[in-house]
Amino acid sequence: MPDLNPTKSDLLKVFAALLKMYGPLHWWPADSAYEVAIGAILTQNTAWRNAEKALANLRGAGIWSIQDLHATEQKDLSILIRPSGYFNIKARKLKEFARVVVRDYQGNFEMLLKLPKQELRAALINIWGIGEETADDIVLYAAKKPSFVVDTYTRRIVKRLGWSVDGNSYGDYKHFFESRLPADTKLFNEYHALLDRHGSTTCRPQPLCTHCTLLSLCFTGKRNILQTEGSG
DNA sequence: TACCAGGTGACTG
DNA sequence: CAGTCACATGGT
Repeated sequence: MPDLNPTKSDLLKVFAALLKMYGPLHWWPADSAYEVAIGAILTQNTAWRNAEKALANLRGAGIWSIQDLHATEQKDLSILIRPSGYFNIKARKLKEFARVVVRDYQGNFEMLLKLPKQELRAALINIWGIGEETADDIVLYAAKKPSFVVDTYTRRIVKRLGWSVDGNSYGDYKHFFESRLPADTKLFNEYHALLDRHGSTTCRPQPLCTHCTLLSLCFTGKRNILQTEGSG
């Protein structure tokens, strides 16, 4: 791989190309900040459509609010959220989330969201079952504070573009974007949504480079096309 | 049919 | 600190 050190301008070129291709996408697909949080937990390493089924099951059972989650047995929650996968683990995560919001914020999720960005992020990560990505999902899409979200797609696309990130941790990728882009909620919101769409439709594990809108900007894409054409 | 999907925590060397 | 594993359903 090359060792490209892209500038803000390069990142914005990719953003513009993706926006022209797919956007605007208006993430997060949820009716409320609270639903963003519950959905973020349920979609961990899981297709969104499966998380949606779990959300619908909770709603259909009338088990929705923090108080509802707090009052429901973990094993009963696990039955309802079964379609989201990892249902035993995720039921425990929902219980932990509800327990902390009840304990520290009087069961008022909005109160938690009002914390300053870094305090909010730290408070979320401190909850068992909420890691860096889920915390950033909630900070960005529920609290609407500029915190760049890194996921599987983000890492894959960055690597294929040939962009050189200093390190391989979640924080290294996050810093890569945040150090080059203005801390703008709308920009971070749309950028992550677009990377997600691109990763799921085009920059897949087996990439569809021939009709990729980022081809001219992508080391891997150009290399793949050359190999396909047999020009070495 | 394997593989993959909007991760996280526990455990190990 | 980096690598490995369990956790699990549903779509292609």
